[in-house]
Amino acid sequence: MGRIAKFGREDMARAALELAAERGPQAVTVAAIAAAIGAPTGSIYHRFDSREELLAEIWMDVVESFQRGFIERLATASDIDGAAAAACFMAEWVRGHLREARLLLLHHRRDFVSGKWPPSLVERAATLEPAMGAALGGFAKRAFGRADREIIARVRFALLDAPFGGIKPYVQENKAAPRELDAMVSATVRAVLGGIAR
Amino acid sequence: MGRIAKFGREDMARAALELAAERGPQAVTVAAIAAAIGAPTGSIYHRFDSREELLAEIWMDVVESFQRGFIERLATASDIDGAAAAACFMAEWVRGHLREARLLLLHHRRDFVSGKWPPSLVERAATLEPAMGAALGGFAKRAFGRADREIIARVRFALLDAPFGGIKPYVQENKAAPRELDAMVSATVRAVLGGIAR
DNA sequence: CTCGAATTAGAACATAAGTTCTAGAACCAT
DNA sequence: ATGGTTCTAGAACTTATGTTCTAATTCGAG
Repeated sequence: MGRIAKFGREDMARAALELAAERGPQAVTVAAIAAAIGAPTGSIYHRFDSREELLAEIWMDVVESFQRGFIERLATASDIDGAAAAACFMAEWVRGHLREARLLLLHHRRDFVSGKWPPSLVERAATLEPAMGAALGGFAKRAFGRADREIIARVRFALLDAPFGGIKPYVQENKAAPRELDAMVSATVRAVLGGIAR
Repeated sequence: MGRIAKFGREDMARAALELAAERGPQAVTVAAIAAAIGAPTGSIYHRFDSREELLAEIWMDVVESFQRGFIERLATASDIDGAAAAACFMAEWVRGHLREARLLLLHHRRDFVSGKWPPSLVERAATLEPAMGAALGGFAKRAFGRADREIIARVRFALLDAPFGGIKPYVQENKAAPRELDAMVSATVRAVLGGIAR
């Protein structure tokens, strides 16, 4: 029933992701997306209510993709070695998802979801922070027997923030993180989490 | 000769910095700057050739301000302890310059200088990377007797990238970095630079 | 005091980009 | 075939924003 669609949500989202990764979120105009897939601008609005919704969706997809992998890796960790492996996950993920990494590491949520969210995304977004908090807390409990604020701060620094800082310069130059970074990240994990009593 | 000016470059730059820090670069419209200081929009153009030039200038001011302090601190360092002190500089700087920090740590150069630079700024910009490279290289030479690519990578990670990663989440929430971060940053420095033979 | 220059003041203009609208085409069920 | 539906196609509309323009104002110099 109805004419067959030439342009789907996926095509548009993919084009938008490429534009955002290569030239930044402000380059993701409706006209640019349309041009990238050879569609008229109006067709975008047959698939998305607004540019906002499209951008929010690609952002959420990327965040979920990373977080799912990271949490999965962390779930099997219960000691410093496991933590080091989880800390290296970001660098590995970047090697396989450079475009997505450029969204996640080089920009803000605000650049993609700057106003009213589509309700479906509100739901997805609401689970993100709790899920990450639970994953970090669970690891802390397994590895150190407790998950107080100070331990969580250390774990977050060692497993997420410091690796992010190390990786960002490479992503910015459109390169994957080099292997030698893994050694530095692991050393950081051992130094920051090593002294914690069980 | 001529009417006395009510609005100077400084007023405009300060207003723009505040806007950028609080609501992001895209909120720094010419109209918003003018409104913030109670000036007509046209007056902005008596002081700056374009919005571009204004944004580029505040960006460059902030980068130079940070880099000057960091390099000064690093210049007195010649061992691991000095390195740890330099690594903590960013967190200290953020405590005293939260607005500036939000520009430097939360955004890209691209958001502020997205095209043709005013010639005066090209000159200032050209010295930034060399100066930072020289500072890091100088420290490496003093502390380890050499400054090859691998050492420099470690120093940059320990003194700049990892601290940046640790600080960013706090700046994002408009908070200064807590003291406990300094301990983690120092531990990172010792772990990453500690094993290097002299 | 008058003239010229720099500035305020704010309207006017130009452009870019998101969104909506109108036509027409393609498809399916009846 | 026909009608309803979903899409393409792209023009038209709207709004936001950078920039320029015109007029009035205020200052110092001669």
